[in-house]
Amino acid sequence: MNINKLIESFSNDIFPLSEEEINQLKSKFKERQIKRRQFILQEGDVCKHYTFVSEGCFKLYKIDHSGKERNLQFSIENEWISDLGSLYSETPSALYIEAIEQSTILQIERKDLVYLYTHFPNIDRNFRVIIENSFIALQKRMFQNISATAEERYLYFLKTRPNLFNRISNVQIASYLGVTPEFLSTIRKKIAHS
Amino acid sequence: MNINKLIESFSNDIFPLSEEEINQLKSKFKERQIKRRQFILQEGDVCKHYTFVSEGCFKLYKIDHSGKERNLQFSIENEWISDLGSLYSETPSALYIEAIEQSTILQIERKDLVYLYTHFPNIDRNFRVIIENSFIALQKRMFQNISATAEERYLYFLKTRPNLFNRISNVQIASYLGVTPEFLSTIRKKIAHS
DNA sequence: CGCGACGTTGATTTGCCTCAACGATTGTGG
DNA sequence: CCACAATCGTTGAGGCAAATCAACGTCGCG
Repeated sequence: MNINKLIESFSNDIFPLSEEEINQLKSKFKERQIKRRQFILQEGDVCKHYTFVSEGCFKLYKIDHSGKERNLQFSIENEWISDLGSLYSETPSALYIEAIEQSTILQIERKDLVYLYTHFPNIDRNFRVIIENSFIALQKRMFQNISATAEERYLYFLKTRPNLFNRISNVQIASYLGVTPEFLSTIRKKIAHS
Repeated sequence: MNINKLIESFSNDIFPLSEEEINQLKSKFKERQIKRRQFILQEGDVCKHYTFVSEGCFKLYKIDHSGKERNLQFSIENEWISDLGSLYSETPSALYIEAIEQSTILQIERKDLVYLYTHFPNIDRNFRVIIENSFIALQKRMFQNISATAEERYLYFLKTRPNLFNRISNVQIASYLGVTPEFLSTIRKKIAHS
């Protein structure tokens, strides 16, 4: 069962879940199959779910003023993806979430999530830990972006996401790093020759 | 009392605090006066506190490989500042937190914070909301960094932190934007003449 | 099979950095 | 309280990092 992956990813040693909490999670999360190139969120729509990726890979991106996709995040199996701002404020999102591969996800609706937050402190706590870790990782990436060259950012990406670079195209990686695909190509050439 | 600012910043409409929770917060947070240029965290030290700024202004930065300070965050009154990674994992920090102005802060120690998380779900929840909002803001800033020019990033900074640009030097702002002070100067000149 | 996305290369342009210099402001110790 | 040092904001010359634009062969997919 895919839900077990979610339970396992929650059950760090610090805040183990009770039987009751596990059953609640099982009853509130719905499984969906998502095809490659299918969207689970599009600009203008309100984000309705918090999504756990049990199989596959997604990108979260925004269209910039020149019409180009800019990847803010990739999420693979056992990772989460959502537009938190849109989800909580129930306002239209500016983001897209699109499957890069055939994927299996588990989704919880806003109202069920709020119910779990309110009645099951351990679940709330586990979501706090998840977002804290996401914040820490994003802050490190931000440091790279204000201090490092594109080449250093690419090497940092390879190091921190070792299971990702061989699954997605260089076009996607370039968009994530904030460089053009052409320049990423010259970076890769330079690294290979050294 | 400065602690009331903290209580107020917690008491959003969604998860109001009980009397008991307010008293717990009052008993666990300690007030400190911090002089301009004084550090409350230095590289190599373990971050011991979660800090609420009730008066003043701090910068959180890291030294890059060329020896330059790179500002990751500013926090002014009613905002939080900490190195979450170091605080929770109890490992040495790579960051500095330094007062830009004479400041008053309220600090809670790790063990007291964990105690509050465990026994007072509403407090845990409020910290979840704080970090979620920080994550959302950081993700927006990241979008700017991978898609916009330095001039656009500067205008975005002026818009999103309107109370900040007239309190801190352009050197600090340049470090936050990821440009040199010289280039920020040419940006400012260009904006003024248009 | 044919079309579109991909990865790559090269020529040119541009955004931003480096280094050096300057007056104005701030701060600090004597 | 003054003198000196340090930091700040700015300007300019020159250089490098990365973007733009154009082109081309390859591959996967419909």
